[in-house]
Amino acid sequence: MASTAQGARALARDQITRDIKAIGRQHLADYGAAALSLRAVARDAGMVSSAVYRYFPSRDDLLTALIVDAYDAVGAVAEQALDATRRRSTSSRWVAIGTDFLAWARANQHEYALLYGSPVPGYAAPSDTISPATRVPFALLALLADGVERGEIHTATEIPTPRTVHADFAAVRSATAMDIPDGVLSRGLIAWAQLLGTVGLELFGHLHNVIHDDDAFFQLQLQRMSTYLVAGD
Amino acid sequence: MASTAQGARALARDQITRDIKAIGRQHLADYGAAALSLRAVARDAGMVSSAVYRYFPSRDDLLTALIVDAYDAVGAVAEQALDATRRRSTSSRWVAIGTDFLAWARANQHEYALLYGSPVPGYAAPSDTISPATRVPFALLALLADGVERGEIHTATEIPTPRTVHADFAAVRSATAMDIPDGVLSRGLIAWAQLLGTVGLELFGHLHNVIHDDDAFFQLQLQRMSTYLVAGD
DNA sequence: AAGAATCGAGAGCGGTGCTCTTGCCTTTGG
DNA sequence: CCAAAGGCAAGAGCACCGCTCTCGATTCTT
Repeated sequence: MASTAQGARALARDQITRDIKAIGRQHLADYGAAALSLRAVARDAGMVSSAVYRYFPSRDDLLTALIVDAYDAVGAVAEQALDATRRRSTSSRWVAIGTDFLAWARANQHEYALLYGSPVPGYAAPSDTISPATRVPFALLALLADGVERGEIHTATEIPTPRTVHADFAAVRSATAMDIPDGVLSRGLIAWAQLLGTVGLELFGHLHNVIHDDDAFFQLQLQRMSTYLVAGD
Repeated sequence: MASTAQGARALARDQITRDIKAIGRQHLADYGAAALSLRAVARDAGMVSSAVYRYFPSRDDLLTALIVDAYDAVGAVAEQALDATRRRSTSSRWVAIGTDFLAWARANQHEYALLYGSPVPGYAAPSDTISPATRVPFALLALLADGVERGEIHTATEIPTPRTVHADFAAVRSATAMDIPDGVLSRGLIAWAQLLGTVGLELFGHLHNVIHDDDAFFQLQLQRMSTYLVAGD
């Protein structure tokens, strides 16, 4: 009847898997990735630690599942911001996406640190994570492509793109089917890096005792960056 | 006789403290911060774990000492690059500092992640770390001040600085005794965030399978950023 | 030289990830 | 419809972790 019309056993398995992930997400939000303990999650789930291994082969697998969910969550935020600002200028859309991105990062600090901070040592991102990880960059690329098509983004540039980098940029164009010139891609990656850098600076406390009005500062920097993004060079 | 002319006991203590730190630094470089184990360090140092606690009250205290050293090391790199490029243009000095910064980050990935990636959960940076942590930003500020004084950095800007941010920028000016206008400080923080963001993107693997010639890409982005930094808006 | 402070070693506590075995119970196949 | 097969929770156990405490031995101080 339901889409996943399996036996009662399979349904219970799905439910318990969801429960474990939910508790894990809570622990992640509360204590951070390094403190994510399978035993503690098991205790909160009311089962013994070895039972959890029936659902997640290792602690890292649970962590991976949470990472995938987090990438999807922040990706949805970016896509939603992109959609909701269809009729606005490219630069103001960039500011909107950046603002929502920061808001998500603030509300989910440990998740943000897990996605964009230093990777957990000894932990190699499995291939399951790469697809959801591209959602935010993909939304930004879509914004750039749209801005170019609308003629809102200056495409001329005086700074030449090295041959090897041009090849990589060309690969991005063909992989995404978006016609974004080298210079715009370069500026877009600058703006993306600046966004990650600024969010990191604030979240990780490097602006403590330096910047006090975080919101005003972030808006200023975002506005500046969006101007650079569309006006170029 | 020597500057630290203490008893044999104190000398031995200093030596052992240095040994522990050296082994800890090696473990940090090899396995990362999360895997830094006092017991493993003790084994490598040829003593029992409890003995290490005579020198470092906790694992986090050892980590803090390593963090301070790392901040000093990368700070020295930035200052050295600043010194060595005295006669070059401001924009090319920025590129030089950024290049050396990346080189240090590549050669000391785990240390870099510790300093500029996500902070270790449950670990609050003690006040000992804030002074060495400012060496790199301070070097960048010195570059900006020098560039302004030389007239190489455009100081005009069309983007207004919010009142609260202006106050913070004024505090930076008085604290550093450097006369850097709001617009230049704002652009400088953009460039600093962009640098951290780009280094993070490369080091943490987010450009994997996207950018293949990391060096060319980084140079391109640095050059672009330095142009923006001096030319403004 | 006597007392005080420091040190290395060892045992021990509670925590971690993970494995293996043991029964129970659901699901499946004849 | 009943028996074999497989998934399941539980418990014990291993090796590791941070950290504490005690106990002698050594060194420094007075």
